[in-house]
Amino acid sequence: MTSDYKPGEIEPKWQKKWEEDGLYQADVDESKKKFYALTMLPYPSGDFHIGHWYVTAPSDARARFKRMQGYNVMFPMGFDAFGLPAENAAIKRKTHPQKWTYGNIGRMRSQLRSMGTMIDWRREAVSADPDYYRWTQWFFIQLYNNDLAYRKQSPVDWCPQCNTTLAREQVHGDDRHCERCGTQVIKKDLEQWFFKITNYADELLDFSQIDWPDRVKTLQTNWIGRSEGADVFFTTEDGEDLTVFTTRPDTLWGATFMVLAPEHPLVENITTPEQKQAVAAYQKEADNKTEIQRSTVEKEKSGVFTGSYAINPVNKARIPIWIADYVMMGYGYGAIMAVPAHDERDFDFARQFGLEIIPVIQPDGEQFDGETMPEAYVGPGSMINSDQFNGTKVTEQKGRKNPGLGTVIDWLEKEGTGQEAISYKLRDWLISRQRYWGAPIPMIHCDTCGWNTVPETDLPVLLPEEVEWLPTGESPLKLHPTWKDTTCPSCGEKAIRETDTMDTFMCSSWYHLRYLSPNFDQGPFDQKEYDYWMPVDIYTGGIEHATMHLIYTRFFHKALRDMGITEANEPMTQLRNQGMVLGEDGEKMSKSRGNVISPDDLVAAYGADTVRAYLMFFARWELGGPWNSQGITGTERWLNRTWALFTQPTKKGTASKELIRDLKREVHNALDRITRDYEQFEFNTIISTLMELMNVLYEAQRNGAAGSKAWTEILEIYTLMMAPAAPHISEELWTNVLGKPYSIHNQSWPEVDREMMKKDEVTLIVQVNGKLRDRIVVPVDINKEEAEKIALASEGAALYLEGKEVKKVIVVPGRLVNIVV
RNA sequence: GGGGCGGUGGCGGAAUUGGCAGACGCAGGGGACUUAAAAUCCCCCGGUUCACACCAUGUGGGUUCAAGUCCCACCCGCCCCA
Repeated sequence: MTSDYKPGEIEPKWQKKWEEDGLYQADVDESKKKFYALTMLPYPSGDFHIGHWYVTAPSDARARFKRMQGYNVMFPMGFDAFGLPAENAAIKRKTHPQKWTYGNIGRMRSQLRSMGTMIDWRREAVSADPDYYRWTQWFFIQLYNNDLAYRKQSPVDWCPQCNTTLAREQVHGDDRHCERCGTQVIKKDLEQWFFKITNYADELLDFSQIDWPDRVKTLQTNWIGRSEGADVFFTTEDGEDLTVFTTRPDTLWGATFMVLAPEHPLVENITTPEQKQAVAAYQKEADNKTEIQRSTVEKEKSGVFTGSYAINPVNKARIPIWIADYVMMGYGYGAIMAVPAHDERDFDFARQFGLEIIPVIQPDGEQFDGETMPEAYVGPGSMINSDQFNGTKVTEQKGRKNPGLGTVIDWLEKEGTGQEAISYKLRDWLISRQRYWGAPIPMIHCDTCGWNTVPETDLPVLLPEEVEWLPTGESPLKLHPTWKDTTCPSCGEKAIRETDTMDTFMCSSWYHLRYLSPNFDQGPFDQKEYDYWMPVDIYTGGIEHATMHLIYTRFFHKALRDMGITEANEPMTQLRNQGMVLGEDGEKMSKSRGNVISPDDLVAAYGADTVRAYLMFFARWELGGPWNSQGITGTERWLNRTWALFTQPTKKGTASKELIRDLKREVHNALDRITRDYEQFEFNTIISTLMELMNVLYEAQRNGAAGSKAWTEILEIYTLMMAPAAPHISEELWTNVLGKPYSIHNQSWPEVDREMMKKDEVTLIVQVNGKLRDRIVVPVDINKEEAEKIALASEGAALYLEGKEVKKVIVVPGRLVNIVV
């Protein structure tokens, strides 16, 4: 039989058959080990782009590999369907976000099918379906009832022209203007809903139960930003309490001024009449800056004196209180004690405004002078200018373990002027969005009863479909004439619904649980499915979610555990991140740059197997890199050659025993490598190993290896090895060319035969002073003495040994001999 | 601003973790087949050199019999978050 390789014919054929046969349906089966392979669900913002393929295709290949290893593998897919882009598209195209979103989902489903994935479509979940967000709302209620959801004032970006709140991505430029009208955005305080993720800060720092990349663990650790130190109780001259957090209580004697965040509530009270104007002007200026702009270390410091003074509790020093935008309200208490001698930013500030600098830590052999120090000293040393603590050693250790800090904290606690404290950068999760296209927050407000949850029997709180799309940016839920009117579940009087919707990260915090039983209506998931499938065994997706989604979902899972809804401490035991596919110009792909690669075009031109294999081959998966459209011809040729090798008529050859033995060794070596590479997510070398083996097979065929029984066995193993990467061609070759029973995807992964891998002979490397001088083929089990003898006698080495004294000979068994002269 | 990742031929990348640097592929060169082209097949392909050989893994040091790999300092590029 001979014909050309026609992926356009075989791929749809097998996709259809696999789906009809339910080949990849994964059901609870206690007799088999389970494997839950999860890939981050896509946002349906349009068509599937090459980046989606880059995470999905190799993840699918690995899930298939695990399946062949005998695991009961679940590989589900769904869509993160709520969110702002749909709302923007709705305004722009004068359509409904639902229509736009579900249209995109329909196209993306067929694209995923064209890839030949082993997705079990019965398990699909779409976060914008009422059956889904019913349970998102249910989770909100559980969090609220367990005191993990609360309401407080928080600033939002507000466009005074459009009279609406803006999402972060709608604020543009350094001057922070509204994307719609260009007006400068201001901050406005609104009552909003929060989740108490900070309750879990310490537990989230513990990664001991999960195999996640160090990068992600570091990013999360820094995001949580745990600092050990002390709260110190200052007072103003007028007797107002003013507590600050500091990581350096040992430097309290060097505090020469205080700085409050411009928005600190105390500022109004303490500002003296003559400073009022300057302070108000400064506050307004600070309002227009982002936190990044404010926290930049190198920029010129700005600030204004309030006119008031504070009393340092340790030495009763009277120190001026300033406001400056480098102090943020959200961190600590929004107030700091400034120790210019030992803090970089305080130092810059003091120099700029001529404030006093008193060194209180000094390393041996140094003599600091506040007038002349060129920069802040942040290293270890001994305390000076600090009354009874002079001479106490301060190391670089954090927290109480540092002898200097420990001693001072003990004393503060005894005096009642301070106490040990831990501060976090992590803030509670703001989940309110003043938007339409999200899950409505299931809360009702009544003037007499206050806030009440929507009764569970009334869930889901459906989004009204008839809404007006005014290009104001204001939420149509607010503008809807009747939707928000309801009755109080507690007293039955007239009440108002919450018109905010939930952050979409709330929807994606639990989608892996909805996949377990997407049609279950007695709860968010079926306990039987949970007990079998959870936790997720491998989670793949982009590094950009390291601190948002991946922290939220861990928090969410721990909160569910504490509410008795789930058991596990962590939702996903293993995480791996892929890199990014860049355009051919090395830039990020974007429509405006015109460097976008369409996977559909590639599939039409080369077939899905070639595209899948090339995505695995062209770069290191965790790094990604620029696309090269010429390179794909390499994988195309590989599959063509594979097809030809299997289908071209060959004469039965007369192969030597050695040739067959060598071939078997090559096959088992490749199998060993590919098995290891799949385990380690090294997809590029899986394909290169298969290519290498293909070249070996061609050469062996020329040398007469074809036609024998051993040859057929070798082809079978080869086909099995390429099945996860190129599922369609493998199925065709297995079923219709080799005539083996359908389906290759129900076969077991071949066993590595270590005996087969063994060699009789190896090439011994002979070096003189580390330089290669000869290669000699020797028996594999040659002993040290023998190897040394052969090396010393070798022709190549002889030239360099003449007249030299051999000082030392190093023998690495089976590898090399290095002669030192 | 903070954090992270990386730097190996013209290009993407290998190198079983300290032991033959450049596997596999792209591009390029040569040849076979063909009226011709495409496809396919075979050979060559880091630099200097006729060659022997020497030099080469961002730069400079160090450790070692042996360094792309380990240590120190520096330079450059990219990415992420806010």
